[in-house]
Amino acid sequence: MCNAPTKVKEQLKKYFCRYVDFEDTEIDLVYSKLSTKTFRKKEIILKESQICKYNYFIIKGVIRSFYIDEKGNERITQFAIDNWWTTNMESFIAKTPSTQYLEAVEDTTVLYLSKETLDTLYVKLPKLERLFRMITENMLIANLRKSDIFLKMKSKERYVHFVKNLPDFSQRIPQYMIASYLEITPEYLSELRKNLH
Amino acid sequence: MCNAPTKVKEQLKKYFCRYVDFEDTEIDLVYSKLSTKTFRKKEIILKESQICKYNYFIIKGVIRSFYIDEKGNERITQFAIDNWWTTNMESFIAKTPSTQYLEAVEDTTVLYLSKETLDTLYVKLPKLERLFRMITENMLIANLRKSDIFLKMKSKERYVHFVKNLPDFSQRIPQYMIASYLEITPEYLSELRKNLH
DNA sequence: TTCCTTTCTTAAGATATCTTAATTTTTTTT
DNA sequence: AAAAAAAATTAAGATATCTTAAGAAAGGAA
Repeated sequence: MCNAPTKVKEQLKKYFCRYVDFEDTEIDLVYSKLSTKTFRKKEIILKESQICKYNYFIIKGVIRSFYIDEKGNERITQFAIDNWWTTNMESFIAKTPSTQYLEAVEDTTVLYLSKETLDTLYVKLPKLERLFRMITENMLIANLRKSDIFLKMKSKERYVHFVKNLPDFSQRIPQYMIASYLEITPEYLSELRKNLH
Repeated sequence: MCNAPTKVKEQLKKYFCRYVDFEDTEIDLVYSKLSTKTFRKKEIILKESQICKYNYFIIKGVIRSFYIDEKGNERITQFAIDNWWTTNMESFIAKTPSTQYLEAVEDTTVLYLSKETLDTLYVKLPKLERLFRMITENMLIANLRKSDIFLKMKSKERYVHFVKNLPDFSQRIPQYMIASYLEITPEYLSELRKNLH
């Protein structure tokens, strides 16, 4: 079977070791505290106004974050795929109601854990605190880059940049969702694509 | 004297203890690795294309981050005041050339330290790793909120929101800099302010 | 106080992007 | 394979925000 525990654990270890060296026994400890779940395509993982209890590590699949604006349109703020963590950060950290939804874009298998579990693991395994300090730094940098792109590029450039730099995303995600993420109406994106070649 | 070492150390301790409990001896250790410097108003702290070697903790003052766009206009991306850390995160973490400037908006006193010093301290004092894990989480959340504001609000609302929610900033920073930060031309902001009351 | 620089305001014309609504194409379900 | 649903395209008119250019006000230096 494709997602047998051992293979998943290997995937997790490989990901962790990109940042900090972990022993098998340490991975075992972390893994023992993680739960697994598979969401079907279009399944809602978190609803607006709920508290986001978990941080999700994607084994395979795509998860989007979005909110619904005053006109009833979905506005996508984030995509996450294999080997990314996703959650509603503010809700997860501060235990406040989320203003956004989390939804599986395709069938998606995740490992997940609660803030309490994570805090307990930090104490047992200080290395993990270093790992998450580094992961959080990288998330922050990714976010600053995203803001930078919106600051510097017009719609068309943003789209070209997205397709070029994130082929893993642009091939798995429908165009109207990419439009939403890039803050372009699907109609206008369609217009832009027409005179692209 | 107003910024005598003891008083500065007290300020630092108070700030650290908002997140994690620190003993005086631990603060002493951290403080012994920090340098102090005062920048004059309009003094450049970091130039574009330089590597940002330090993370700066502001004791008193205002520092702005900005880049210069293709038309030669300054575009402000961040303000930091008393009790904030500021740096060019990407440059500081990855040791890549900064695409932005750091500049004192008013006379500004800072404590600062290098990545190497910080990494050494993390090993000696695991609590500090926790502190920075939490500070980084909060920076990330602040950034997500900022993106949210740009996503949800038109220029006028952004301005009203800024003035209302960040009075400490809006009273110390000239209007054309606020306009730049809010991604509004100073002319248009002036227009918006006219029909505000 | 006076001069010089910095900051703020006014107004007219330009433009990137949106809105609405209808049609076509693609994908999913029966 | 047909029917239904979802996604993508087209086009015309609308609008928030920018650009340019000039002048007024405010603040700092001499």
